[in-house]
Amino acid sequence: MNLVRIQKLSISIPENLAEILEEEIIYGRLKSRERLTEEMIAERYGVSRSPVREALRLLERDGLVIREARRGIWVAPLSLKDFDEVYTCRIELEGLAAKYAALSNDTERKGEFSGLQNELTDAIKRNDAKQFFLVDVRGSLLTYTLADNKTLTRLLGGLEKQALRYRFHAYQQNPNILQLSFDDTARIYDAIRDGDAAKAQDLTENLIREIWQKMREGIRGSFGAE
Amino acid sequence: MNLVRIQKLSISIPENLAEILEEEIIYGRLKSRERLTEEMIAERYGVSRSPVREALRLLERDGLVIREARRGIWVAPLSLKDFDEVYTCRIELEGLAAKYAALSNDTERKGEFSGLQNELTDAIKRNDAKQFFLVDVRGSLLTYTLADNKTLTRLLGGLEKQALRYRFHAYQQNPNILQLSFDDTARIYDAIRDGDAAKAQDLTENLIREIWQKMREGIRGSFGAE
DNA sequence: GACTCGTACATTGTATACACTATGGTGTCG
DNA sequence: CGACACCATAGTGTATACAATGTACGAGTC
Repeated sequence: MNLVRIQKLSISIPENLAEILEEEIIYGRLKSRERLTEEMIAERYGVSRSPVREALRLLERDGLVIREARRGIWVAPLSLKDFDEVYTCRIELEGLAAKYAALSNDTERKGEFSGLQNELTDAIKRNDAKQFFLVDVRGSLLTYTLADNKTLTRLLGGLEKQALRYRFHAYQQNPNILQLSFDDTARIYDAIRDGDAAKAQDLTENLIREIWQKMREGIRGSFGAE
Repeated sequence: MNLVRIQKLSISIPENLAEILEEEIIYGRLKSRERLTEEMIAERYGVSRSPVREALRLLERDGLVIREARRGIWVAPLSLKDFDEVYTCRIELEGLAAKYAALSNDTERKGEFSGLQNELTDAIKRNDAKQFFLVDVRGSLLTYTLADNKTLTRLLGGLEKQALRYRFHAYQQNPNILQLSFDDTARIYDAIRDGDAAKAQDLTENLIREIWQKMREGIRGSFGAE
């Protein structure tokens, strides 16, 4: 977890550092409201403050950290209200993505959903939550690619990560969420592959709304007061 | 347009610099696809490259500039496809904002729409496009405030600016667009004030869709091939 | 004459040093 | 004992210097 690793992943340190920190935040190793200092991060990953600052700007863009001018930076707090906000927006945008993905003619790439479904099944069997989420994210990326809408992809990118934090938390409380999410995801993939845009959109919106409600009580219990 | 002006506006140079550059891009003083070099901007505004880099990250977040690692930065190109993308997303998100704004109980702030409508009327009379857009943006901000959804506001913030570029361009081609936009805007404000959420949402979505189609031919003529 | 290789330059990427601001503790005075 | 002022310190904000990289141009070769 040092400079060498970062540089090997790709050319740009800020982007890679941001990815690493994203993971730390999503999977709870960096906790909600935890204070982050630039120097601490810089030292920890063996880089200077310059790329760290840029990485933090990227995290700020995606709502994963909160910055107060000249005061500091904190991991963005999780709250019931924020959860509702994220899911309110996600419903519409994921619906759009599914709709336009279904309209795509790229049957070859649509075929990739089959492999993803198998991987999801596998992850479920092994009860490997992180692997499940990773494959699920790849499914989302495939959907966005098919939708062929950079703007939509950009917006959803800034929602997915925050949503994943809640999903991972909910999973830790109640692993059954994974199973529910799995069934839904499989059905959405099918709809997109079938090319029925209206159905894909409707299904996606309803299924995300359903998960939202199912997760909500657990989230309220954990973060309702915050 | 130097350091002093920037510092007086507020404490943070990157944010202010980003705002200034945003305006330059929206109103076409910095043209589509124009190359931007950090040093040029730094020199022009009398600051060093550090805050310039951060400002450019902010612009990148909102889709106003495109960055290619180690190659450089360009003003994001306008194109028919991008225009469609922005408006596809805007319809849904602005609809959501209108819906939740209508649901707000803050009658006092809702009253502010009246003043804005007067200012819009005034701007139309004087044929002052820039003033119109500025007031219109304030109306959007008021809507977002009422909607009380930080996530939605964050997403819409990254759409509005790009949308404004197209709107300003369309206005320059055909000033009547302003009149159309005015009628629509006034009706939306009324709906929000009335508190009819479903109507506000529906109206907003349909009216934005209508403007979208009305603008589309002009945009195609200008950027269709790009 | 066209194509490839190499070198110089322009520009981004990163590190480091310095400046400024916010915060917490301590001391003094009312 | 409490409140206010002052100072020390930590951490962000900005400037500058240096490193790395991509591009353009020209020389050399086939």
